[in-house]
Amino acid sequence: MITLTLPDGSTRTHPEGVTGRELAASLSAALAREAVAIKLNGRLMDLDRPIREDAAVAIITPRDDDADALYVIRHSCAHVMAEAVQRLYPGTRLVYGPPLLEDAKYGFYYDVDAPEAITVDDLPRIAAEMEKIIAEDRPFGRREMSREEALRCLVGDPYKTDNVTNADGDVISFYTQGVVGQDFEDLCMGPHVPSTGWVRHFKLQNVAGSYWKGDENLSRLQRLYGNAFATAAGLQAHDRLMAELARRDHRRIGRDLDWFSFHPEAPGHAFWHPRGTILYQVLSDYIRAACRARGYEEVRTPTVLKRFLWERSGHWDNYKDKMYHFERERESYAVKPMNCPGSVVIFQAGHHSYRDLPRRWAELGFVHRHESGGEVQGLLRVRGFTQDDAHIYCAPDQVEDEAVTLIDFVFDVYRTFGFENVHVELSTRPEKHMGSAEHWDLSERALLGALARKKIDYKLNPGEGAFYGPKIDFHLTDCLNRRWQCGTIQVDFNFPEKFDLTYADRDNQPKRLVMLHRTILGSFERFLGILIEHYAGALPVWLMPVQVRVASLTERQLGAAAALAERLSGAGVRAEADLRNEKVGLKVRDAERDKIPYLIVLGDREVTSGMLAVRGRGRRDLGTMAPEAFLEHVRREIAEQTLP
RNA sequence: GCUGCAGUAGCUCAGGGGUAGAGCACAUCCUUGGUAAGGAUGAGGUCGGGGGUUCAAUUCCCCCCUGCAGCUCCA
Repeated sequence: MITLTLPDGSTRTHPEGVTGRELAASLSAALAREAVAIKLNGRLMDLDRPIREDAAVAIITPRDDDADALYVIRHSCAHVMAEAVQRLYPGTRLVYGPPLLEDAKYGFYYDVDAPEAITVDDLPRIAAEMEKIIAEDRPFGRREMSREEALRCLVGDPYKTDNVTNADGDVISFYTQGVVGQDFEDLCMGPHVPSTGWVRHFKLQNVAGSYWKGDENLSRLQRLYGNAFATAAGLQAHDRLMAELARRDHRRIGRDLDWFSFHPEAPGHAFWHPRGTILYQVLSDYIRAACRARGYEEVRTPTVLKRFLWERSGHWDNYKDKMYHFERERESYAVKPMNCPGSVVIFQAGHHSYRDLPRRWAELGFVHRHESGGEVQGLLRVRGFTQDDAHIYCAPDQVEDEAVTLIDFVFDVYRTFGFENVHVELSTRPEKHMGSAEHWDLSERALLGALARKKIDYKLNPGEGAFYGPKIDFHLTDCLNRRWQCGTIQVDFNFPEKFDLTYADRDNQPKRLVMLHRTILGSFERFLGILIEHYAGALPVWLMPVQVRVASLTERQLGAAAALAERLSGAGVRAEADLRNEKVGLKVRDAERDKIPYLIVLGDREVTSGMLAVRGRGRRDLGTMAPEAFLEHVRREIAEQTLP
């Protein structure tokens, strides 16, 4: 007899060899009906596999909030899709088909080597074939053999042979959908749902290219993406999420609201339209003021600098293929991909006393990086962008305090924009690093100390630091729970060494200083892209390019509407007038489309009474108010950076 | 950079070997209106660029550019 411990802590005694299915049946008929797999001591297993020893057991049922259930269902769905593909495209070799749990969009994929091209137009056919397989409701069966046997079975299949060679353990398993030797079978460690009928709520989503083992020198494969859920509601929720992603796409919003555009004349660069430029401007005003309030000075360094600087900084060796560079009158130049070398040139040009440290030099520098073609994506990955960069020159014993201050700064900024949920990662000394162990210890201790003092939970990435020093990265979480890396604090003693940066200490001896590189927003472009998606274009009032629109009701109010817009503009509110010869319904609709925070409709009534009829973004009728009261309200929202 | 797919009016898209169409947007006129689309008329396109096949190419083929989805990268 063996003792099985259930998730609620209770125990059951069963004969050795009892299966998950039998265990479920002993608990309740409903559970037996519902069960798709079990988790045995933390490992997912098929329902039919015998349990041979005392263990903690959980019965997995189809629930969309259970990652284990989704894992099994999606994995099984990938197998069903594989069978459908092989039926429709005979000769297709299967390569690798894992479930995905982290991805917002896709739930699984299967890389296949098919004799012909499969396009998205073929997905409905494949899905229809899958429906047949699901209707046949054939059982998933597990077959185990030794590695040698498995290799014999897979002769002629380079992909699966490779998978077997790399597989852990000595037992290799195959899963059949139906009868062994007759129906579809795939090498797989499992587990799977009891039968193909358990895969119901799925969707095939996309086809894309991929490579065997991600290596472009190896075979080109086709990757078929799909998703599957435990319930119809789960699938529906996913459809809604997909629609939401499309609705929030910053590229579409940027075009619709006339904020920015992209053109072949400068691929990978945003062209900021007048309204979008206001966003850029407001953001720089904000970050400048925030830096000034925290003891920063601002510097500006050249865009084009001579090559020898980049050679000295190490960028020429490590970053050359992403740099724009050229010759001019037999001199070599490069366009800056980073601001640090320029900052260092300024620092080097003077003598520095310990009394002056730390020096915090911010630079809103525009940098160019030639990201390769396939990597460029809207504002989120561009080739030219403004960094809210800063370099802090400090004594080694000041690093921790500076890091503490910076952490506060970062959280403050994110909170201002409505991002409360920030994920922090600390990356430490990589295998290939430079600088002394002493330096590394000091820097890592400083960052760790700062995180501890701020009581911040973080993820540790051992060995993931930059070669010149450890770093803290800040990822903010948007309304769809997506994480975006924005801020970073990097300790650097490489630059101070290379450029011989020193300060005169109390004893009048030159001492080596430490440099911190930091960004908070990261890049203006990227940060604005994230903001736009987070708010679906309906940004907080203080950021909106147009904050108030005044709509005339009839021709009689043309003058009054224009005058009101003027008055608001004069009072520091970004306002415009909608004087078109159109009905209010249309003007309201357009104001909503343009995400205008406040729409004021001026009719005879308002002109006569001197009051304003105010409508807030999103069906909010704010009633009538006096112009002074409205102005006061909007100006307070702007000043206080109120969130919607 | 690699793979696949795409590029037709400002936007979203239809079409198809015989030099082009819709809706929205835009302009003008009618309407003078009360909180998510009033009506009419009109203007707008070397069908991404270059080459090839053809009597004829926007349509078929090749190359390039750009975009999208992935892969890979992400000091």
